Amino acid sequence: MKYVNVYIQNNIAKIDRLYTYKLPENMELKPGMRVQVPFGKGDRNRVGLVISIEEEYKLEYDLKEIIKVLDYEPILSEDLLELGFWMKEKYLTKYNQSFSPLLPPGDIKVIQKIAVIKEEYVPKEDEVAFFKELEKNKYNLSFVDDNLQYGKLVRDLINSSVLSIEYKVETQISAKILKAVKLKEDYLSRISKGNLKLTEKQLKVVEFLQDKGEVLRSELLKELEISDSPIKSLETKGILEILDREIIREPYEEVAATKLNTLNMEQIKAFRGILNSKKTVSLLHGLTGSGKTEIYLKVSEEIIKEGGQVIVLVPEIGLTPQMIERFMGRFSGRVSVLHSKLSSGERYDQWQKTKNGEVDIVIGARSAVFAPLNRLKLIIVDEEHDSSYRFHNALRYDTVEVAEKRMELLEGKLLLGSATPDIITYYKAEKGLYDLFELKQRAVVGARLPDIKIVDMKKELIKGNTSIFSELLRKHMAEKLEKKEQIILFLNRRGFSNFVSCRSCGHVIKCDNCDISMTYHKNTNILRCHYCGSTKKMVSRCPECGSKFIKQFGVGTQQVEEEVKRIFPRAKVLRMDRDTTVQKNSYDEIYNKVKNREVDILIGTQMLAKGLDFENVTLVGVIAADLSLYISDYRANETTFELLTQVSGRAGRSQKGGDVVIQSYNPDNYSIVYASNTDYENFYKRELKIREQYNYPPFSKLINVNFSSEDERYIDEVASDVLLDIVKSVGGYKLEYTRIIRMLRIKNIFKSKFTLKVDPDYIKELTESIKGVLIKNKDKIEKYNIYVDVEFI
DNA sequence: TCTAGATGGCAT
DNA sequence: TGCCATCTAGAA
Repeated sequence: MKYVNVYIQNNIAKIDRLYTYKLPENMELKPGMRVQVPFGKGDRNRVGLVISIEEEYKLEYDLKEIIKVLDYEPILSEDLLELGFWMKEKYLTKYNQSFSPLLPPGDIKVIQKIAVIKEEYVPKEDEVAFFKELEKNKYNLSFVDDNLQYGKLVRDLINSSVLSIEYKVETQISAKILKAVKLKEDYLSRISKGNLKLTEKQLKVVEFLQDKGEVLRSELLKELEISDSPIKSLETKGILEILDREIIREPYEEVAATKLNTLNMEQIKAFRGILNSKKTVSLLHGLTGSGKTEIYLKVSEEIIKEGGQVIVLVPEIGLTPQMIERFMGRFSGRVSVLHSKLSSGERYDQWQKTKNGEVDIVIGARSAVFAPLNRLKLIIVDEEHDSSYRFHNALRYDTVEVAEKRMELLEGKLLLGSATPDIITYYKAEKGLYDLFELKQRAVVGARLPDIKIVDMKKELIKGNTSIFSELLRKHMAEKLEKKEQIILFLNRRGFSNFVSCRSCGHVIKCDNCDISMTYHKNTNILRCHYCGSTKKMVSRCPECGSKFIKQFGVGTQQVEEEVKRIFPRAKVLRMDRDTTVQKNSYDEIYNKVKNREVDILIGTQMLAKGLDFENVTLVGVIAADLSLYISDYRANETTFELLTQVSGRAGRSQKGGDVVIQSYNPDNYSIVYASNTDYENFYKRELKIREQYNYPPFSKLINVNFSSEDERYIDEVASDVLLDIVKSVGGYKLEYTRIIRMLRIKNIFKSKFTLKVDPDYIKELTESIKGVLIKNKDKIEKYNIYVDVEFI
């Protein structure tokens, strides 16, 4: 007798584990196949994924049997299964968190029971109603479940072999549904008959709809800058109706073939080096515009020639159209693009195509690292420093680490590319763990580096200029508008939090222990460090210079937009941020508008920093370079350097050259200065020293242990028990830890956390300890309904 | 999360 | 005693 361990997809912490079933003697099964199993008290049918098959079963438990095998071939290859286990161990996640991303898109647990009727069967008189119903439901038997009479009839029909049941596993393809708004046909008569008085806003809505007919609700809200309530009240008055509209997403179009570019000497050296490297990981460090993409293409070509397959990861697929175009052009017909705007159905098709070996290259965002390619030999991670690859709330793994592991398992190569590599990555390359290749020339002959100037905003304030634009930036803007050249204004609000800064001297209130800016909590009027939990009273005067112009900082893109419109009323302005690009194709629209010069000034956040190449953009203005300096994160300087470098790269993509104006209250900050000189090496050296001084990564590894619950009472008690146990269980190595920090309550969920800091060489041991301690405290955690998660940051 | 089965109140 | 609403533990 054999025993099968099965993973059943769900996101309920309480039942997140593997389940063991007996394997019937005559059943053939391999790990990675899906099976149908009885589950729960009612033995409901569920789909499970076979994780492993064992010869013995030791525990006393009355095991159930597997009902049916659903696949002929494993849908998950061995390396992916192993990767799943590896992630689970490394990141201490739930099964669901480490196995779900591996599975085909859609919901594997939905099983349809389809009736198959013997062809020649003629229904008896009392069965006619049932057969009609059956036809109406397209032979799907789900309607029988709540009808006792039919249940008996179905059993009888099965016994007399008239009816047999076919189980169909369907990936749940949920169409994208958005709300649309439309005037009711008789709205005019309703208004006149009911003698209704409409408010100003309601009137605006009616007029808009008279003009446009049917409009998406989100569009209406945005266009008229109103809230939902006028629409709601119009609906209750019976003047308009709100409808569900299905949005159909278009898959990626084919593009024209791109021609081969010849490589310069530097590129050839890197290309050969990467191919011949004996190490799993190569880091390609090259300026923006130094031709990294060309090397990606060449290396991919070689790998494919040898019968391999390639995955290309990009930070956000919608933002890198040029990269995709070039791959599609070069490897026409053999590329699958996992676009974030694909519908689930299209996504599923792409998955199938990949699994069937119909493509050589998969391009996609982070989750494409699990693409089911059978001959995978190369993974390319473009802009490897990008934070979307790294461990965070929604992503319980580090994409680069996973890619490295997968390439180790398959004996392939991982190629990391960036103009501003992650400090940790560069450190590893420097230590010789990765091979390093540098590109220092620009690939396009004649393209000049932009002229970058830093403006001290404190001096502007002394001069009496309280506007958000410095004189220099305003002057440049006027010039470029005159010349009909285009301008990008950038506001790096990434990770924006409420830090407190002095407008006179630029001083920012930082934590005494952590060198990290403190967060202002408005309701309690205190400053708190989100790293160690220590607090300070909010100040009314700057502790540095005594000025009373000290307050929490915050400028929004909307504010910038208003100011631009005020100063340059005739300029055509477009704003691009999360709010304006949620709509389908809105990114492409903005892209095309800028490309066709329908826009003079483009205002936006970090989305602008990535991959936008426009010849006619000759001025980039950074409104407040400081904003990203004070996010409560040890990476603040790194993030600032990255953003400034990337956004500066948007100016002067052609022979026209360009200007960059960086406004800052801290013009001497090293990340700003080095970014303005495009000097990665020196930035790296300086940053590394500081990291060493404060023992931040790469010299340590940080782990957050989070406790959340709807019930406030026991969280801190349990958290401190766990912390104490972890500290007790540590042997032979040094562990730093913070106190227990109470976080802001979000959606009525209370959350507390503590942070552990450990030598990276002992991360495995510490992970094991945490795992052990969590198992030890399991009863307590479950009793008080506390959810624990571990973040490796 | 889902639901079989236990529990207990209440009408008959 | 039967019936239903509500609660609760367990999922292999």
